[in-house]
Amino acid sequence: MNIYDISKLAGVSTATVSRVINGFDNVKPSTREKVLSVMAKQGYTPNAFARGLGLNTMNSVGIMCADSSDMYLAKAVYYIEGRLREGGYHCILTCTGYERESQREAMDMLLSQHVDCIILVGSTFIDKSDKNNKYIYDAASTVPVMLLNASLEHKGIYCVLCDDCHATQTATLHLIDDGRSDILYLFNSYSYSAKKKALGYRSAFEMRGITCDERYIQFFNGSSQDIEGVCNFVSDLKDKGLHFDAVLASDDFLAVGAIKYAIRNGITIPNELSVIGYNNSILTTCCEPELSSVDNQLELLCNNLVRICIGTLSGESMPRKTIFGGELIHRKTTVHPDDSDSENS
Amino acid sequence: MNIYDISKLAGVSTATVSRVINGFDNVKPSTREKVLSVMAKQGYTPNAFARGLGLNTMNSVGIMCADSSDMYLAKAVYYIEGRLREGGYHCILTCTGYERESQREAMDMLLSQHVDCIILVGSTFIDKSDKNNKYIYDAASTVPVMLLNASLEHKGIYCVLCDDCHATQTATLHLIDDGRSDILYLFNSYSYSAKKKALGYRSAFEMRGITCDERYIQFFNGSSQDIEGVCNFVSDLKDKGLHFDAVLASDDFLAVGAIKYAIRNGITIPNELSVIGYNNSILTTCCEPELSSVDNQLELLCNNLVRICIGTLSGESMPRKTIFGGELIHRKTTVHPDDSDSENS
DNA sequence: TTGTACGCGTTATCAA
DNA sequence: TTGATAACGCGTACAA
Repeated sequence: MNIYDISKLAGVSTATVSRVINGFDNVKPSTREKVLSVMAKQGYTPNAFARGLGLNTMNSVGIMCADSSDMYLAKAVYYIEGRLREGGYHCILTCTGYERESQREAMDMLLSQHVDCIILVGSTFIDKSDKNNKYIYDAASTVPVMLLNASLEHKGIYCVLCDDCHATQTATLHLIDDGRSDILYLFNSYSYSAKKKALGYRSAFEMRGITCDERYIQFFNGSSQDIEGVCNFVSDLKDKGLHFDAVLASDDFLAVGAIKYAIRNGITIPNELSVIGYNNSILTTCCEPELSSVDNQLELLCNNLVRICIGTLSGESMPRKTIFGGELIHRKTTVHPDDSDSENS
Repeated sequence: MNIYDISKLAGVSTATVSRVINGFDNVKPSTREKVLSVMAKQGYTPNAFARGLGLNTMNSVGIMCADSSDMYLAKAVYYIEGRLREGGYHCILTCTGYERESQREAMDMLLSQHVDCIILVGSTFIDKSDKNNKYIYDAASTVPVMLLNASLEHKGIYCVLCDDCHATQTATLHLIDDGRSDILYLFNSYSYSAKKKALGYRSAFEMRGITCDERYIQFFNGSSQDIEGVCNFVSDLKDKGLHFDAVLASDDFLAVGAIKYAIRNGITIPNELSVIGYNNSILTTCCEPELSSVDNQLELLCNNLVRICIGTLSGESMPRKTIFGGELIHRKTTVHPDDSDSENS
């Protein structure tokens, strides 16, 4: 069943049917009714491919995400897809992994599908060596490219991010001002946002006139599924003579590993050890004591990213860079400034 | 840049260019080289819309998933997308939510996009009243429909699932045979697979000739993010006089809530309370003691689902129903049959 | 081995 | 207000 069939059955031309389909108002009401009733009776739907060919768009956007089973990225994808569909776009999802070559391939695939826009979820797509970002710049010359939690200054690239540096700084300052002198910083990635977090950690010490001891900045080289591994990693650091009375982590799973270490070694939280995670994920509430964590307002970021995306596709002028703040959520692994020290369970 | 431009630059016809593009072997090698070099020099890519219009396919499949931020569903989407892309298909993802109407809308959208196949991830799409499943049957008359962890017998519908009933039965039997007399069963959904799990729980009692006390089957009416809520829920049950020495849950987060309850009330695990979760998610390792859980082999399920999907699309005859078994993973919240009772930490 | 010409189902332009 | 028709870019009979 195509537009010709409908036009014949309705006794009009295909042009008129097309006008009815697309809601043009220069159609006599009685004609419109006739056409609509025929379409309804036949259960007719316009062919999306033909429409795509003519209009050179199928109202689709490509989402690139290294690993959609990562809790944080999965949430981002969920929010983005929802808002985009509300806006009349559908999403082609690609889980690219963390290797540049497969990321490139995924982008080529999306471009070959003629998506209207490409969204990069997370900062793993940005290379420290800028010439390796050419694949992104090239894409941006064809379609708008949206970056979530990453930053790249270039025509056609739009960034929406949380100020991870400042948020981490705030968290670190909280620990310092709570009297913690030895704050272990755990991280597991060298991505753009990971670097910003490390920067925030260091800057907090500067602000307080303290020299930052680099031995306290530790890279966990393992899977985000391996909490046991984190626990052992922290344990090893202790055994090697590193003393710490607080742990700040670039991801909740690292912080949970630190809590596990404390529990197993009879270290009381938060009195002897204070712990802060990042992302404010469900992991924060499945451990005891529950984990304080930095919330980087993912839903807000995603809503704005899609707003800017759709605005751009509609021809509106949109900001190239949009930055939101993060927020430290106090639970049971930190001493809240409003509480007295002894009141924490 | 289109096929006409390439044909002119290469001094051949569009038919020859098309033959080169599609790898036909009836092209003189020198001609092929010429065409390929022109295409490469121009960075030419065939227009996917035009191709789609002619061939009536763009090699895409639609994935419907109630909530891709749910850890379990997110993993499923991740595995499925990866395998499909390896097989030359790309995925249109729709996060439908749990309401039937929005699920219907999402399906209509996918069908209007002419996807080659639709994959329903999870059993929330199946209605208990079969006439409400007409939207699925209708879809299946147009394109193959794949069901993950659900079952529906109908032409064009292919199911891949874990035998949740048997897996739950095994877990329950383990608890019974470990001497647990009062096993609380927690669940939070009335979906197809949720019912199968409940069935498994009940059947275990029958197998041991014990009458199953319905008061021990409890529905948690809350979000899967609300572990605190689960903890309170379990606490309330206890306060109302329900005694239990084991908890079996239809999802890990429920089990983690039960562990939290035990920790807060000084109940020793697994001696005084044994706990088993479901899905073997990362939640199992972020609590102390670590949670025993049923692994329903999601990756295996997804791999097979995609294999059957691609086979079907290639015209091969594929099985309508494929069932795998689950496996109880012992960690620290159960007494492992191989250990002596006292050796558990 | 290669080329010609048409069909795929829309939308948009122009004329009536 | 409506209709005829050209484009969109590809694949593919069929002919050469």
